[in-house]
Formats: sequence, structure tokens, C-alpha cells
Amino acid sequence: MNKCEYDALKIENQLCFPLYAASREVVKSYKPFLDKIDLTYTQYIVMMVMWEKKSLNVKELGECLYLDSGTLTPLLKKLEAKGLVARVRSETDERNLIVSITDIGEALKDKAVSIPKEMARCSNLSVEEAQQLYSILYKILGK
Amino acid sequence: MNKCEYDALKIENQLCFPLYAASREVVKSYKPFLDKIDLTYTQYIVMMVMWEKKSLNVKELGECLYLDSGTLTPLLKKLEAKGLVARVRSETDERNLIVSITDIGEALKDKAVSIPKEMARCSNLSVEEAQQLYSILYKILGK
DNA sequence: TCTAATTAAATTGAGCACAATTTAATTGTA
DNA sequence: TACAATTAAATTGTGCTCAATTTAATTAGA
Repeated sequence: MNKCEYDALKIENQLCFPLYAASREVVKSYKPFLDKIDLTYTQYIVMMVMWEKKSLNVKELGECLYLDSGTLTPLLKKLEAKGLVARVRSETDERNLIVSITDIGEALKDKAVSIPKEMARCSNLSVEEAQQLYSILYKILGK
Repeated sequence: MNKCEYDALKIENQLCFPLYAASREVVKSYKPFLDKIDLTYTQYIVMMVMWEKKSLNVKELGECLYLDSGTLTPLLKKLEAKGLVARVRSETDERNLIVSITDIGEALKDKAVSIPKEMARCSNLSVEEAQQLYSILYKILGK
């Protein structure tokens, strides 16, 4: 086998690399569908949380998505500019910025609802593999 | 169960989201180790290919890493500025830019070789889970 | 009640990603 | 051989990510 001390540094022996590459490839594969509703992938997952939660602050949104205010602040301003969300300071604690779904944001849900099914059709994974992947990824995420 | 027609849009029902989030979390966990050798994660995986291949052009490097010249060109210029790689046009086909490892780049390998082991120690996955994840991710990547 | 510590967003700056376009070199074909 | 098509990098512009810092509001402790 002649396993070299440097084999640990080969790209084919990394788990992080296919994770990083597959993530980017999957996100990329969403683009044609997301283009139709004028969202980037990150904007799309923010909207998913908004469709479900209706209203929450930036910190809570960040906890849902593993993103911080450095990423979310400019992104939320763009979503606000599109009329999809509203950004208002909390009256009880001015430090908190409350993000809320608008009617326009709610309406976008109907145009987005077909995307998960269309994406699933593109997947080459079996149901079992998808379930295994899902649980392993959430284990990595510590959940 | 009252499964709603919009359940497909819930973040918890996505496979793409934990993939995207876990990838970022894992890349982030490399930072303390990569800081010691002054590489970013992307620079690190480029160096992994260089340590293995010694010399290849930008297109080949991009195929290894699923990255294009838009990402690689500025990154390779930074690695060149650090003295880790050399960038030279092919004499037989001037369109090709050949990237080669330098002695300094080779020397960095010794400082990097402990990283995979240290990262593996941080992982909370079993050997079986890691193997499953690996093969599913490469299936997504079409390999 | 001051004031120090904490907290939440925002800001700043560096570094990717990637689509789209441009530039330059090479190849294939009439 | 001309020259259109193709190919490889580089460039441009937009949009994340994220660490570190700043700003402003709130909370907790002496």
C-alpha cells in the first residue's frame, strides 16, 4: 500500500473538501430556479425563515441560519428594498431590529413553493442516502 | 399530521441548508489551524493540490477544486506573492498558465501535515458516518 | 444612582464565488 | 492560407462570509 506520511494532506482523503464543493454545487444548481423569483440562495433561505416565523430579530434569524449581522444586515436591506420584509427597531429594546414579512413577501411564497420539488427531481440521491446525509449534517451542526 | 402544502419550504425540510451551513461551519473550524500557516481555506485546498501534483495549469486546478479562473487567478497571485507557487505561461500553448510548487511551498507541507489529524480530532462523527458522508458527497459531485 | 459590563446591529475590510465579458492564442475548415 | 470557432485566463461587477471593531442601548453591580 506504501501509505505515505503526507497522504493525510491529499485532497481525496479530505472530508471537508467534498463538503465544501458539494455545498457550492448544490447552491449553484438552485440559481436557475431562484433567478425566476429574483432571489440569491442566501436571500432564499432567509425568506424561508420569514415565511415560517413571520417576525423575528436579526440575532434569532442569524441563529437559525448560522449567519451573523455582517452578512444579514446588508442582505436584509436588499430584501427590504424589494419590499419583501420590513425592518423596524423594537420599541421595548432599541438594540433589537425586528424583521417582519410583508404582504409582498408572503405572496412570493406561492411562486417559491414549487422550487423544492423541482430541486428534488434534480437530485441523484436515494431516499435513504438523503436521510443519512441529513442526519449526519445536523450532527456536524451539533443538533 | 396536518401536513401543509408549504411544508416543503420549511428550512428544516431542506437538504441543501444543512449542507450549506455545515460546509461553512467546518471551513470556519479550520481557521485557527490555518492561521498558523497564514493560509485561507481556499488557499489551503489549492496548496493540497499543488503538494500532490507539483505542476498543472489553471484549468486543471479548477477541475480538481470546482473553481474557475475568476476565483483562482487572484488567489494564485496571492500564493505567488507569498512565494508558495510560481506562475508561468506554457511555452507550447501561451493560453495556458502553468502553476508550479516552489521550494517554499514544498516546505510549508511539513507545517501543514498535522492539520488533518488535528481536525479529525475535532470531528464528532463516527468512522461509519464519515465514510457514508464521504461517499454521498462524492455522489452529489457526480463522482 | 452611577458606571462598568454586556448585548445587538451596524460597519469595515479582506477574501472568496461566480456569472458574464474580454483578451489573446490556437485550432479547424473552407 | 484566411478566418471563423474554440479555448484558456484574466477582468469586471455583484453578493456573500466572516473577523474585528464601533456604536448605541440595556443591564447589573458597587
